[in-house]
Amino acid sequence: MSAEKCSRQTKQKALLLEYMKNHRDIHLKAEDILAGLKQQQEAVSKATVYRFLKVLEEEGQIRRYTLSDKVPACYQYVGDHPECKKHYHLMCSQCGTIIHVDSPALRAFMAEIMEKEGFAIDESRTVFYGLCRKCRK
Amino acid sequence: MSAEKCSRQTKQKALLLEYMKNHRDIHLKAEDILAGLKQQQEAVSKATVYRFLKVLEEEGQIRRYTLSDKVPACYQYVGDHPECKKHYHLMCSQCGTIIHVDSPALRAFMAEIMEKEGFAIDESRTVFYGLCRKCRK
DNA sequence: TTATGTGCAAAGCGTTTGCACTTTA
DNA sequence: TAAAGTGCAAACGCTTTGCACATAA
Repeated sequence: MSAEKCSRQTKQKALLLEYMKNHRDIHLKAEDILAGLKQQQEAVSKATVYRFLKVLEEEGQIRRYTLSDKVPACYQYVGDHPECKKHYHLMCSQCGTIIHVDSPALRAFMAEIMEKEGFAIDESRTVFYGLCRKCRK
Repeated sequence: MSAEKCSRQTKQKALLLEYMKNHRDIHLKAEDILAGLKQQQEAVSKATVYRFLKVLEEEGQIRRYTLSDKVPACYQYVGDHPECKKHYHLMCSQCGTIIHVDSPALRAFMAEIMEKEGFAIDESRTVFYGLCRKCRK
């Protein structure tokens, strides 16, 4: 089920996408999504959730965050917030808080990398991991 | 085997530490270390490698990088001067190539973020995703 | 001697996949 | 009806762990 072949409308896809949109303010683990759908009597199987999540990620409708390899990935709907893609994200490895940032220094770095390495950074996918003020104390 | 209880000298620990020091210029996956030691007729078991690597990481002698949860972590010896080895990673979303970078602009951004947001960026975990020169064509 | 370290194999755990069944178009 | 999607359970791959044996101090 690659993105371009994901052409048929199904109940499961609609339910999952709606669930993601309804929770766009938080990051959800696959487990949370499974449980959430089940709780509203609209269970979707684990395999389908992972498969469609992957498609949505490839399409850019949701973003997948990896806090660490010790912990499950989490997902967030960003489809209707294109402006989010113009910012970088700081994510606290400990509490999961997400902070949106941008700065001239970062733009300069992007330009520098493009010139030196020919590498085009995708800011919609890049996340700075670290510890937020609260968790550093 | 926590750091403070790792008190006895063993052949295995010496071999592993020496191996890490001898390859301090590259990122090694656990698998590489296992294979490397085995090849020089000094095999150390997988369990021991993972256990001692964890101790060394806690002690700050080596750094553990988790570039993605899809791919094994990699390790690098940084000795007593971990600051000297800091760098960021560019990873091509398409071919997986990893490029190491650092720049004053990025350092400036880090300092700015620390001041403004109180956020301490962990560069060993931060990866810039995008497309490398080759894949952009 | 005895607490600590090692090796082996099995277990963990999030995620993916094979396959038969169901559904969309 | 036939191509695409789903659900289930089993497989995956990296890493960790239980346990019996080995070894440093």
